[in-house]
Amino acid sequence: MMTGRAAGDYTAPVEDYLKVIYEIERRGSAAGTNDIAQQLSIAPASVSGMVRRLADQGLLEHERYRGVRLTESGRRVALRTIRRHRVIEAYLTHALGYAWDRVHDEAERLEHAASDELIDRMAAAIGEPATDPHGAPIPTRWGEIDEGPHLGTIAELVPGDRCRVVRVSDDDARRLRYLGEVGLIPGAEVVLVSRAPFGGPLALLVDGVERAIGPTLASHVMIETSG
Amino acid sequence: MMTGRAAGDYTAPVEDYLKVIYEIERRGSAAGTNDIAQQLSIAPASVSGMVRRLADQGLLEHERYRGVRLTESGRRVALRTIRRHRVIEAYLTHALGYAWDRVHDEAERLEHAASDELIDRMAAAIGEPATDPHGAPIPTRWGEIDEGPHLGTIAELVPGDRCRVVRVSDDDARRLRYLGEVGLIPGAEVVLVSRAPFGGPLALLVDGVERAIGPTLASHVMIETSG
DNA sequence: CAACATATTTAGCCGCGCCTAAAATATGAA
DNA sequence: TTCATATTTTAGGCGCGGCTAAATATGTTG
Repeated sequence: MMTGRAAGDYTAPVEDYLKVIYEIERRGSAAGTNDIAQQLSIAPASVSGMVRRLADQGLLEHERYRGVRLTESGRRVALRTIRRHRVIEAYLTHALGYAWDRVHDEAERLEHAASDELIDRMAAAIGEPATDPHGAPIPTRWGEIDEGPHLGTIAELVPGDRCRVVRVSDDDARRLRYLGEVGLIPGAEVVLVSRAPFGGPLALLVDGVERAIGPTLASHVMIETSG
Repeated sequence: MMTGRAAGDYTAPVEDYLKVIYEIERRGSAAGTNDIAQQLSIAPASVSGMVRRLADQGLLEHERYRGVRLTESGRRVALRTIRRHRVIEAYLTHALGYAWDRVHDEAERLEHAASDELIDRMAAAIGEPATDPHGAPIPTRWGEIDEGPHLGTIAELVPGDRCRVVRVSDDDARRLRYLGEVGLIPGAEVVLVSRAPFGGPLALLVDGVERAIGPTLASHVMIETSG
């Protein structure tokens, strides 16, 4: 019967810790107990205990009161989990007709249960995409990832700027849903028409269609400027 | 982040207990602590504790020292888990090219993580099959299952009998692999040519090809007699 | 009916991953 | 430099789902 996880695997909580630590490190900041706790929606005190276990397993290094850093081994596990997550997201949208705002939660559970073989078969079945539906790069099966250059967001444009949406934050289904409704999906062409003062709305042309969005939302849409 | 299980769900161990209890009951026998423990590869003492928790949750009834019986509620959960398992198995073979002896372990893990929506989409994508790759019936999304009449096995045939393979045991990958090699898959036409005495081999015609198998293997191939 | 074999349960334990409350440490401002 | 505040860790606890060893119930058999 064997209810275990995929071969050679870590527990789901362990994979989740490593994933969020990887993301925090990627943002530049050192991963502190508090950040980790917040990302995982658990109490900071709980993180201390787990961090110790992860350090014991050689997945990260921990300097008391100073934070945490992934080891090479921890990074590998994190990237494998991220690959699983993103391949699953891509597969669900391309092969099974999922809306892009419904894939995150499903992937969040499946990423801990899928074998490497399944992930590779899924990726092959949809043509080995380079990114997930939100534009996030998919690590290769060898743990390489092309994080690309640091991306700006629509919030940082000045009127007249033209750009292309590369990626959007995927951590809020309602936001994703709305972004989809206004056409702000990876690949969309955007021109900032004007920006109202005092945190007011931004007027955009999204693939030629006029739209107005708030600055917070705009900061979740990552772009590359296109001429 | 939320590493939980699918919405409104039970833990993976709980689903596994209910599944094996369902199967034991289906075989006719009352589900005793020992049977359950053996099916789950855990110590009998561990079963006692879990059985109490399951009874507290109203998933089964427990008569001390006498065994266990699923309640209607427990049966529903068991059948939903079995549906998940079998739909996943069918999907992996039909949509992703899995060999039929590799799907069981994968399904064993995914069945606890997949949402109802995913299962239904998978089933739809492959045309709502009635059985899994091993011939086991797939419960409907409403918890109905057609267990069909009690099936005989090749082991019970007498020379000259002709039959069709309906279903094979799926709990041993090596056995499955071998059954596939000799063509004993659901749908195959089989004639028992002769049977050696003292537990010796059975000579078969499998879709016209001569084969010899042992009686134990034969007892894992379920059939319906066809004229 | 007594004695034994077998099945089941209880008792007591452990690790995981979470919790709250309290103590320790670091940091920035007065 | 010292103190207030924020962060982190420790202490102690809990439920789950396993374990082993020991006790107890069942039922079979001489």
